[in-house]
Amino acid sequence: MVQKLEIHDDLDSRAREVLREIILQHIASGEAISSRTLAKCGRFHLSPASLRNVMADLEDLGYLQQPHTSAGRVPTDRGYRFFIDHMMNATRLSEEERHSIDDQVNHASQIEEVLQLTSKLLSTLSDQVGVVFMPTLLQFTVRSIDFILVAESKIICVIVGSNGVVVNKVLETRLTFTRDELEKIGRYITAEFSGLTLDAIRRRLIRMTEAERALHDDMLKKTIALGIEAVNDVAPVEHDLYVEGASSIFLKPEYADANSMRRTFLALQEKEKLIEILEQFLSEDGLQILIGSESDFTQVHNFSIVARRYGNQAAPLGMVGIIGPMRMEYARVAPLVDYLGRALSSKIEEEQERKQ
Amino acid sequence: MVQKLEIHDDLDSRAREVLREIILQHIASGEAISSRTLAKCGRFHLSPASLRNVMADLEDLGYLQQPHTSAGRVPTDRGYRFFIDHMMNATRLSEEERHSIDDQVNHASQIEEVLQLTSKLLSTLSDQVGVVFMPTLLQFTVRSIDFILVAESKIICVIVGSNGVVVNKVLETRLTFTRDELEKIGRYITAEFSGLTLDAIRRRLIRMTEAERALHDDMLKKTIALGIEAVNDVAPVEHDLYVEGASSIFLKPEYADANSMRRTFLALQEKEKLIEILEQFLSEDGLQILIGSESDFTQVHNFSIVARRYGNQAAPLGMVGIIGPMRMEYARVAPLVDYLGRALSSKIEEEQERKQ
DNA sequence: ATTGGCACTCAACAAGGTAGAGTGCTAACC
DNA sequence: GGTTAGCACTCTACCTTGTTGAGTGCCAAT
Repeated sequence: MVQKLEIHDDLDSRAREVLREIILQHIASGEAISSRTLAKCGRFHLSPASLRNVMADLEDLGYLQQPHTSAGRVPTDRGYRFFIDHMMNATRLSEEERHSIDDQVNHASQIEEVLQLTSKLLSTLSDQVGVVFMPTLLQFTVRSIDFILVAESKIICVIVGSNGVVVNKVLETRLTFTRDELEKIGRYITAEFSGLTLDAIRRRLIRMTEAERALHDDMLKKTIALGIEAVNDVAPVEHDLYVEGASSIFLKPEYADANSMRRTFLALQEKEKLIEILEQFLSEDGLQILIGSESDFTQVHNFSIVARRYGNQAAPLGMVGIIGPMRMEYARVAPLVDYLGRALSSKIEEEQERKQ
Repeated sequence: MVQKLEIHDDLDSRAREVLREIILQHIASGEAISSRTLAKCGRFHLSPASLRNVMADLEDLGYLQQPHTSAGRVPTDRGYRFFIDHMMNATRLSEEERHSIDDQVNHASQIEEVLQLTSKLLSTLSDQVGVVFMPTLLQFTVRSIDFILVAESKIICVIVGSNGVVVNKVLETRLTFTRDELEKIGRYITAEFSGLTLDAIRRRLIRMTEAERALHDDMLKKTIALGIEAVNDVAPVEHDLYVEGASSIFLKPEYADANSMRRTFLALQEKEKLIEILEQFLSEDGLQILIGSESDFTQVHNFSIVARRYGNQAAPLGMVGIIGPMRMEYARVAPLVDYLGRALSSKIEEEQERKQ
């Protein structure tokens, strides 16, 4: 209610319409919008001069700005923010698009495939950069651990996480095992420790090492040793981040010159930074839109980020999103990110249920 | 001998020295080299005017060219080719560098890690784009196949290739198996089929399906069915290509303008094209250097590619290499690629021996 | 064979000038 | 009151022009 009042105070309905039209036209063309082009569009039965007055007001209020004196106006961060919060009517995805997405997502089977596909879909359907983020296995609980004998001292350890990710790691060990022993050890460890995080498993195993000194059970000793090796320093210490369609950046006029192209590209390479920003929103529900100066990252390069959590409420798994210039078709991108987030969530949930 | 004569015919020793100096200076500076700068370097006790005569000859023979009338000279593809074939003395890597490389390579354990590390080393040590190519598992023989039960109808299949690559694939099947059965099936299939390619295994299994109709052995039936599922359509249909350091391109003056930056970047994205070029040289031994117009790919973007096969003679595994502007420090890059190729080969061979 | 000298060419840069787009303001209009 | 035509003003983008400096090719002298 407070907000509504404020809006009413700031902008009468005409000013809002003008702001809206400027933003839409700017998103479509990338150019600064002048009073004349605005008048020509026909939605206002006003002369350029009158529109100039309105535009001057909008500029005073911080919704628009002029790149230079004799140029038209461009929306500010604040302008976009207002547009998104109060004036955007997101178009739903068409039936066709939804079907096409569902089809493709359902066709993939490995989690990694699904994640990559999602980032690709985000990118191609929006013509922007698509990102999908999946935190490291370290943050999830383990569903099972198994061991396969490859050679005398070479054992492959396969860990399946509660997020469905399958990780394998080659262990080299001085201990020798038969296939049967490994089979049993896998069963034992899975039965005993599934549902815990890797870290918790490691701590338990280490505690067991101490307790077991007294027992002198050789098999148990070997089991614990192998378990610790498996859990220790498991491969994906890094988070997984799929960034797709970086080249789309190079076709946008706002990044046409060599310098911003370089800077932009290098920024997208900095996965740690991106992850940091996406992680911020892991705890928040619903669609997140970050505009221009609202974040370090988006500020420097005039980016906007539209992102959403995936996974179910109880256990958020990661983030999906789109990165692009501030001037992007939010009305189209927002539902796209939302839908793909949901699709990914239900796909994963469905997988998990089937595994029960 | 024929070649030597030709050289002698074309270029006397002074001309060769001049060509060499021009190429070295151009590699270092990226600028066109004028007769004056050449005279100033002191290696020739000649005036600019005399050098101009030599340079004009070299231009007539196609080793040099002028970007425009009042500019210095730049080496042509042919100039570089001559330089590399007859005049380059490759500097060996320093003891330190060799140690550092060996250390890092030995530290990695998973094949994938090693490959990625190698491409990173190639890139950072040369300040160019590093690439490592590993053909799909389909081209190698299989060392072992194992199955792990995850849930009722969900089985993870782990395939280890003779190249050391470990692939896992989640199978969904209507058949039900106990862990023990899967254990046995894995042993059976590995014993029966290791040493064959995936394709050969598939064909044998299919032949068995037909033969087995008469037998009515339920277990064998299930084994074959599962085997076919495992082998069919295995995950990495694609080749693996690690491209590292693409951003280094953006710092080279030859790609400073927005257009060539865009084109260059997009070219590096086209992995299929790159793979096609690298595959061409899988059958050839020793260091390969491809300059400018010598290939479609390198022509368009003024690239050179320095590459080398890795793996042992009997079984080539893939290619390592560097991509950069024609103007690159071949004398340094060549031994680097060569050494990393060898390092990678012996690392993999060593792994394989240990696995016997 | 080598070299100094000289005319010539061309890219790169700077300066000046013009056109056009767009604004803000004011005064007139409804 | 809101609306609008008119006008002076501003600023960018672009074109033109001139200048500078680097570099060449050629010729005649050494």
